[in-house]
Amino acid sequence: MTYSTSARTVAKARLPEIRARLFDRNVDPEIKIANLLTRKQQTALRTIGIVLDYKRSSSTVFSEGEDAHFVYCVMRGVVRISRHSDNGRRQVLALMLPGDLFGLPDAGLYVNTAETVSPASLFRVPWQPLHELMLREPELQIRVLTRVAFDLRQAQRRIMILGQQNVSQRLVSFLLDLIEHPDFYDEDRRQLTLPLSRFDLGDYLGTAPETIVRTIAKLEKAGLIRRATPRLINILNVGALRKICEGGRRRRRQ
Amino acid sequence: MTYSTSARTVAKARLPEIRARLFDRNVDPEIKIANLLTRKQQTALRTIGIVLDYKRSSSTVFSEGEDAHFVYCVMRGVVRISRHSDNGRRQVLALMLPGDLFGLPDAGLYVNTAETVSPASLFRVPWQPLHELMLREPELQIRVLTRVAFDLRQAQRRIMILGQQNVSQRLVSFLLDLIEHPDFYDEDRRQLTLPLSRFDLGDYLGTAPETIVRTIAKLEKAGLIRRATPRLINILNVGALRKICEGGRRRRRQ
DNA sequence: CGTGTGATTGAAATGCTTCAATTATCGTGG
DNA sequence: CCACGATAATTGAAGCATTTCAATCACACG
Repeated sequence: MTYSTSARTVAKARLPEIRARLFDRNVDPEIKIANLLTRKQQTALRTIGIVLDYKRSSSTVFSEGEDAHFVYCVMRGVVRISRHSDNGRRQVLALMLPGDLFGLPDAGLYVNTAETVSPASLFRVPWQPLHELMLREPELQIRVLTRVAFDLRQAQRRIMILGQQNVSQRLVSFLLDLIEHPDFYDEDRRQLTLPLSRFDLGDYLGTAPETIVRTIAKLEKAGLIRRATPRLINILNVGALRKICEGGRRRRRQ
Repeated sequence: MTYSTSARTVAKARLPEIRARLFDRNVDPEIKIANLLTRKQQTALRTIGIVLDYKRSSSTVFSEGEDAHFVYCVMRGVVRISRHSDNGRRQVLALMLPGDLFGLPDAGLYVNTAETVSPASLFRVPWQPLHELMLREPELQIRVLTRVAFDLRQAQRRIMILGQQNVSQRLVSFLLDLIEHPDFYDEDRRQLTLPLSRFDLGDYLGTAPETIVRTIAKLEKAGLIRRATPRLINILNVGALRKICEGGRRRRRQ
């Protein structure tokens, strides 16, 4: 969400590129942490924020229900944002990658849980001073607003995927998203490094881990991918993968 | 998302109330349109905004891909926010009720489609002047930010529901949400007025309309509800309905 | 070289989708 | 006010997709 004047585009055709893709942080470079602040504000926040290093994966950054005192920014690694429903089941809501902001309080509390998925470095800013700075600096605030709007767009995309696609399509959507990101995809070798276990993947895509496994196996049998190791996937046919996402699980309405 | 100082609550227990429910606009009254602006700003915006009346349902307010010049606020009625995937299928992303704000531009374009679900009155504000006003008035901006954060919370709740619940649970979640809203629930008669057709309901809950019908029939056979007319539902056993949502569709992880 | 965790596979049961056909409801014009 | 047509809702039945429980395999780490 860029809060600029209207673009002169009629753009039913352009829409697909504009809609959020999982990792399209490049749409608006201002979104990135490096640019989250103007130069003068950067130094201000540098003094109140610190860098935290998480050496292990599965470290908890914060848990749902805790008092929210800090906002975090990913500098390195991957953070999993999840929430547990009343019966204890977990849903992975989003993955946070370098440049992403998370941990905004909701009525003073964290409503989600944040855990590292790999070793990670996070920039931690106390919320209170940041909040005051935002009130003084509309420019800063509008960038935070842009970030939240970006997250909303991502969340809406997840709703589309969960609401309309079957498990194969959801998985392939995820793989195609990953391919866009150099951290996970070695374009020369056409090799993808999955940042999530089968369990996490299941909780992210709203299905059982066994179904994830079977779906991967099915893609492999069809010759579209190949498992080097459980976490290393060779991409053999991107075009065919894209086609899978276009099929329909449900019939037309009306 | 209230951008106030931390609440002194440890609150694993309090969490469920804090998480967004579909229509809990009462959590923070400041969210409401009447309070979206301070008194001095209200008059300012009143002059640049106008009230639109949509007499018919299924009127299009705007479509995905169009240039976004206006932001809307629901004064009366229900508006359906939806998006079409590449293959043409529609997903209803959210329902907008009186007090809700929608139509924030994304890179100058609307990314979603907004249509009335009933006759409706909308307050329409041109985006450009509003944007300028926001830059001058951090207070106004933080209220818009709060709104977007609220929408994000709602969207995350939809992800939870679509990712973990089966169709019965999704439908019941929706019914229980509606019950909280006086516009749709006559508490004396224990009678619910559904604002959506079976098709819309299917597109909202990520399933086929036939499945919605069967699920309603199942609830009726179980004695939990009764269909007066297709759009009028008598609620016979709220407690049992709540229990349905707690069950599990998928087994535990790890 | 065990031991535990994550990954994989099998098989049965269930839930959901889909196509097709029928019935109900609602708005509109007679 | 009623009949009519269009639209929405409902039901049946067959075929898939997904879940679930259980058992086995692979691999990393001490």
